[in-house]
Amino acid sequence: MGRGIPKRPTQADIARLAGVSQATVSLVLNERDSGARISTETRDRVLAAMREWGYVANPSARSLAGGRNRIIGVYTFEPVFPTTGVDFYFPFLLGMEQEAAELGHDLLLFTSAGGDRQIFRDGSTRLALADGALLLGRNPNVEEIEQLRDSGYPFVYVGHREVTGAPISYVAADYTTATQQLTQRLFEQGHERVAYARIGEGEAQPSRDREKGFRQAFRAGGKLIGPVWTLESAQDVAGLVDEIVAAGITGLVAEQQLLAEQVRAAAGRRGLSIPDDLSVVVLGDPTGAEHDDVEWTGLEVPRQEMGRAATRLLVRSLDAEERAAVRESVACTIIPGTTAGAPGRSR
Amino acid sequence: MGRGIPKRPTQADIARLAGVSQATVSLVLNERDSGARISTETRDRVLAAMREWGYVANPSARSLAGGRNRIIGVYTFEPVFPTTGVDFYFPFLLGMEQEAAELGHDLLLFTSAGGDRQIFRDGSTRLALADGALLLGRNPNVEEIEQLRDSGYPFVYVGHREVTGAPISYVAADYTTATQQLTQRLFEQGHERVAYARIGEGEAQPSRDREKGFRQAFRAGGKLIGPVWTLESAQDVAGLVDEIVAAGITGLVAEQQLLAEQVRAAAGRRGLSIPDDLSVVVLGDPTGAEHDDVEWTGLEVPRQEMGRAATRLLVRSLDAEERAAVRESVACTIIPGTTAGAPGRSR
DNA sequence: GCTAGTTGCTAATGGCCATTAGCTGATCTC
DNA sequence: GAGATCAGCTAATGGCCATTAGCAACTAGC
Repeated sequence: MGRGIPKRPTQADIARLAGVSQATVSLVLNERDSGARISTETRDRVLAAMREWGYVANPSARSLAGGRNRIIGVYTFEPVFPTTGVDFYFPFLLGMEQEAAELGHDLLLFTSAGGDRQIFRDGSTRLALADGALLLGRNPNVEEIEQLRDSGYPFVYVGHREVTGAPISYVAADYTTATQQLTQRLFEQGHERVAYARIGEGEAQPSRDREKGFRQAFRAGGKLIGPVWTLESAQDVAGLVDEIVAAGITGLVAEQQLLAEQVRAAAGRRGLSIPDDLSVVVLGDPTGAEHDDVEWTGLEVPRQEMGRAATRLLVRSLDAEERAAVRESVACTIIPGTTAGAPGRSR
Repeated sequence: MGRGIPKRPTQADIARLAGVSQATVSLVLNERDSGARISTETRDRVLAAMREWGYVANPSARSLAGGRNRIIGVYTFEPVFPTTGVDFYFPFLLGMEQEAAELGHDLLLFTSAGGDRQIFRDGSTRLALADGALLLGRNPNVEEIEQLRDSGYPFVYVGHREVTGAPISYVAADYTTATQQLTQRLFEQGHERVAYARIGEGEAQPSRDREKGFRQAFRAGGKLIGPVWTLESAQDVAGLVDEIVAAGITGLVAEQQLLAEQVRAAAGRRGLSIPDDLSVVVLGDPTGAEHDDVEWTGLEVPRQEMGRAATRLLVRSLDAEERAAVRESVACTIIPGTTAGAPGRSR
């Protein structure tokens, strides 16, 4: 390579070399049927010069000059790695990449936000380099989302998010339907007393969607609503199992796999087994789970498909020039699993 | 929202609002100690205007105006998905993202190349949008790499690649050392006749590196070199096992896990078991493997660390302004596994 | 009261491209 | 042979920013 940084040729350089004007080079480059015509000879001469000199359009200048960049930003509100784990985010990314590839876009991963993860810092956002962005994360900064929405920047949230004021676009997993189906299935298997349990506050939208499905199943079955327990932490599971036994619950809808695993352990210590004494369905949240070899009955979050759908939605809205919030929902797959069955001997 | 696309305020807008010049806005934005001084009052007035109007610097213009982009491109020579599998590709990406985040860079995934994966198509490469790129893939187009090198574009190959002409930068896994260690371990366990086998041509650099380590172990042990078999396809494994038996081989160094799996199956059909009758070590290539529950003795490709190292290398060379090819190698972890032991009853 | 130095700002330029209005010379029309 | 048409090109502009040279006003020195 040698000394210094070799200057990349510009359109002006190519123009000089081919004996034409810069404008002609640009016209040759962006072959459109926009009035201007270029003779075949000239075109060939320009193309030859471009090849010979390895001309490459400067994307910054290009985007500055008005055009799109065909870049989709991906922004996560949390560091991708240790907390939630690779397994959680990667399927989303995979779906995004697949769809982006099909639609001829590249993906810009905004990783540089660093620890505190702010879109707007020192009054500038790198997001603008992309034509639009896909937002991801369980605990988004709502104010930032609203600010972004008000800025007119096009984005799609991957996951169900509601904010105050004007609506935003998102692609959500249909937790409600899947939870309703799973709960209903418990009823069909003969369970009379079914409860819902989660760890954490339950204020997040996905959490509320799931609970909604739980309620719907009761309403559809003409039953009184079952108990909903919200635990502070995994420490409280022993108490939860006490409650379950005391209340004569035979079917448990567990929001997190972690919770289900803990319940299984605590139940085991009491001599209760799953699904013989207690049926458990898991609503797909893998946070903190140990992934033991149990095949939990439950739902699968269609992460890859969500990634694809969100990308599709975003690109469509970029093409549309008509910005309006759009929502889409993707069905969850039901996993039969082995942890739900007819109520057994415990009663 | 609403009709049309809201125009983002520019420095000129802010300048007008704050009653200063565009240059002043720029100076306030890029607070440096570059000669020019701005009074506190003016600065505050400008900052207030920026906040009020939600000013955001246009990254394209910014990068056009000379600076770096703080974007690292990631380019794979093969479609990421079906062939090599998620498991193969993702750890690299993970390492890249971690390191990029620490170094304050974003990652641009070039997915749009589409089916045939060419860097240079119609004389233009999108790579240029990034300050530099990380290249990835088992079967790169060597001509393209050379063209890229000659263009002066900074890149680092993830994996060991040698090309003709001037050298390129890369980060390689140290297959040679790991293979030598594994082979040596077979000797230490008492194996006298040890062979090497692979599926495919063996022309790729990683393949040659491994074979080199194999040879080194023999040289270090003062032994004659053992046989190296290169199979056309997995179909030929039955024949390979015949050869192994005929030659009295008790230790096999298998390049691909797929090969090891096939050998195990074929050996099983002959009543031979691993490691009782044949010790097998696997050199970490998971292509096409079924990932059965065997814990193969072998090496682990330090993919994540390679991603990190490559990113570090690239950023360093971007900062350096001194382009010179640099190579780095990352040690492989040895996996003890259960498929290698002292030679047993078969002899 | 004059000079030298300093502070605080601005005008101008360049970076590379896309787009448009318009110019030149050739061909065609009747 | 004058006017109309058209193919093929170019000059000019704008998009947004960073940087630099330099100007105006003010202060300090003596």
